Amino acid sequence: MVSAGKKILIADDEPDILEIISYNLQLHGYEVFTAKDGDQAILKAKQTQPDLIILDIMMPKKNGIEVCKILRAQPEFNDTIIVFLTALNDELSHVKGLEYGADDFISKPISPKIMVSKVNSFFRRINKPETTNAIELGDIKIVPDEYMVYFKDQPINLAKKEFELLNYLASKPGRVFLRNEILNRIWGSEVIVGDRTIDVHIRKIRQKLGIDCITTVKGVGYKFEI
Amino acid sequence: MVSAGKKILIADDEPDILEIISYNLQLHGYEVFTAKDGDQAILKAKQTQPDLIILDIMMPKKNGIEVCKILRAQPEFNDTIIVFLTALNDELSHVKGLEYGADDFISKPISPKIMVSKVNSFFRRINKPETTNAIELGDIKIVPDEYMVYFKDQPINLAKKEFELLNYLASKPGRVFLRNEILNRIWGSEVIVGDRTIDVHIRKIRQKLGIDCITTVKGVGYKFEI
DNA sequence: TAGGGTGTTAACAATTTGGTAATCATGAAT
DNA sequence: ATTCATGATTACCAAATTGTTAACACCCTA
Repeated sequence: MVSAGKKILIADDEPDILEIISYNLQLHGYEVFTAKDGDQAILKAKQTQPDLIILDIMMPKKNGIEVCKILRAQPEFNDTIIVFLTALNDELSHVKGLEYGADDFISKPISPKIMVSKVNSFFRRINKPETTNAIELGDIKIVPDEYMVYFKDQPINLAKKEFELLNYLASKPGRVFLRNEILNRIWGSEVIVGDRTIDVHIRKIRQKLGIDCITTVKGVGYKFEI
Repeated sequence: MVSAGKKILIADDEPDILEIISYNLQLHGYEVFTAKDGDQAILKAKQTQPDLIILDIMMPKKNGIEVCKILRAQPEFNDTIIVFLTALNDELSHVKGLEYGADDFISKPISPKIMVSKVNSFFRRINKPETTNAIELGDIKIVPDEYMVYFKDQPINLAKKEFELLNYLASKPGRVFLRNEILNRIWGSEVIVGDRTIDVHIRKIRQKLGIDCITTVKGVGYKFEI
């Protein structure tokens, strides 16, 4: 099994769903933890440090989106994959979820078989593009090896922090990165910088690139999109 | 012996294999270190800075793929050859291994004789392009054989360190080399030199070449481009 | 042992950068 | 319409980083 040993936390208020899913994931070599409401999800997440967290949106105590927002604000969950369980066609939840730093969605109802294959694919996705390769989206090419960005093949010179910030945002196009996440990742969790620092860097990137590829999500963070 | 003095690290949890292989490699002039699990492999790799690392895939503590992934994430192991020992026909390991930056595979069971000849061939493969091939980019020609650089066919005399530095940067045009990478490669990991040493050498190269082919990436390193 | 080439360092200059404060713009809420 | 919260913008300054120069030590070779 490719992803054996990975830890998964599932939070849902329906015991049946919890049991079926966790049983099937365990069969495939995953270590599974469960939570039946939002508060418990946060607690167990801290205790077990899972690689993947599956959150039902509708839960008692705290709903999935709140949980996600809280977890994403902490550096230790920077690289944790967070996905939401949503009712089919619940567009609103999808939008809200992405804004709060979710990596993907799984629509209910869901068969155990599909669930397992989805989970497998999450880990495959995470493992692969970790390190080196260039990101190319539309007319924009980001080449970490060269610390260089190209717009329509025109090289654009970004300073170190600017480049790192853009590269981070572009690592998951469409996904919103919370201001906290950005601070943790680009500045490090110990460093303390002022509120406006991110804005200023975003501005410099926008200015140098000349095109609008970074979208502001008010009260939340920023995302990269073409 | 072509590759005498090269350092090799072997990690395998079976003492017999470890002993037979290391004995035979030592006979052929290699300096051999061993590790019996993944954690020890990482530790010894850092201590001994081997030129070649042979990793059994199935090991306690950390398996070979994990070890490879961790080592490859560090610049000092950029140029280290990493090969896996795998069970015959273990396709999955092959695929995963290559993804994490393995250079090749050796299938078990293996005879000492074949092992030695394989190891020799690794070093032959690696040694060659370093010494023989001339790099030609635009008006600049770099000929490692002669320790000489030509600009529009005019020979330019660079000192040894200057030449090695230029040659290293030019080995991957466009790619940024971190100051640390440069130090490790040109000065070696044990040597400690001052902050300004690289700059001074860069300056001498720029001065002698007369053209601007080395770009500074502030806070990161240097890169060669035409 | 004198001299040229080489590698390193130290000191200072020049440059880039990253961060902040002050101010302005915008949109949502009252 | 006014207020409040949030982000955008701008200009400025301090710190970090690199460039430059000169001096020194070292090793060959003559």
